[in-house]
Amino acid sequence: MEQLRETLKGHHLRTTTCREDVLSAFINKKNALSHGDLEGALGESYDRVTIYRTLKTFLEKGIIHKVLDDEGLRYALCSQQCSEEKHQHDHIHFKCSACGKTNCLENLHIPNVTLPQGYQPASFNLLIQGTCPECVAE
Amino acid sequence: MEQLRETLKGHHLRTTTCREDVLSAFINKKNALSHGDLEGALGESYDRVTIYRTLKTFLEKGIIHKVLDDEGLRYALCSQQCSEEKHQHDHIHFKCSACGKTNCLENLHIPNVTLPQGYQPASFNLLIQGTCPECVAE
DNA sequence: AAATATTTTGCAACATTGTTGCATTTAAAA
DNA sequence: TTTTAAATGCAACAATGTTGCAAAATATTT
Ligand SMILES: [Mn+2]
Ligand SMILES: [Mn+2]
Ligand SMILES: [Zn+2]
Ligand SMILES: [Zn+2]
Repeated sequence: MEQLRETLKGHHLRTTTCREDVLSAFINKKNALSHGDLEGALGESYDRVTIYRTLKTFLEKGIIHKVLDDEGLRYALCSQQCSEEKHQHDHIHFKCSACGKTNCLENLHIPNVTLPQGYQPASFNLLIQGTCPECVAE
Repeated sequence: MEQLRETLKGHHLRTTTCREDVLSAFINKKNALSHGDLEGALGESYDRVTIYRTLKTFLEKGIIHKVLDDEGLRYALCSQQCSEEKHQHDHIHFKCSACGKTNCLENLHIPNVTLPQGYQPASFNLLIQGTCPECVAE
């Protein structure tokens, strides 16, 4: 509980119940969440718009990062100490076609690629789709 | 012109002017296109819904593939001989933050990654964002 | 070449997703 | 406690995507 305030303060954000609730949603569910997921999880507690703005703020402040998807954007916690300035990620995302969940594989990072002459890379996003261990087991 | 009919026939599709126009848009513009891009390019010629359905059909038949993006889904031609059955891609996509264009780097394929025990991969999507050669030059 | 069967299209209506302006409320600072 | 600045809710809107159905177009058969 106090941990949430710490995190928000650490990113120079005022503590509001919405921000606390959204943040704890990300912490509790371990998988990536869409705006709709949050709307579902938080019920009627907050206005849709407020959730959109909370996501936008969290993005800017380096609390969450975007997770690309072929069906719709999702978001996940930045594990590392991201900030407004440094906002770097190089881990892989895995989306299970069975359970639909997308997860950060934090300690699995994107292999280097040598781009043709002239291309100046800045950020990388790798999404692997398939079946996750839980769903393979069944 | 006749080439377009060939391609459509080859994927067991009836030739219609909308399909020809959408297909040639993909051929002419070399970069990935969104539904909105097509709507812009084709003007008032066709209904929005028809373009949506054309994209869906092209996807199913293996004429185009999805290109992940952090702002919205795009589509690009399948260079290989994709079909309704086999629809595989392993090339890299590059999005330029300067000109906004996203391109298939056809001959640059996604490096192998060894996933943790239990993960069963099926498809891969790598988007690299940065500056493209044209925009670097300026 | 015409008739038929089948697919595609346009339109309307709707659902979902995301954005903006502004008055009110809330949090932090004084 | 008062003041100041930021965050929220609401309304209205814009953009994006989906569905049902009648009309039009394509391909097939006669
Ligand atoms: Mn992640
Ligand atoms: Mn591609
Ligand atoms: Zn799963
Ligand atoms: Zn560029």
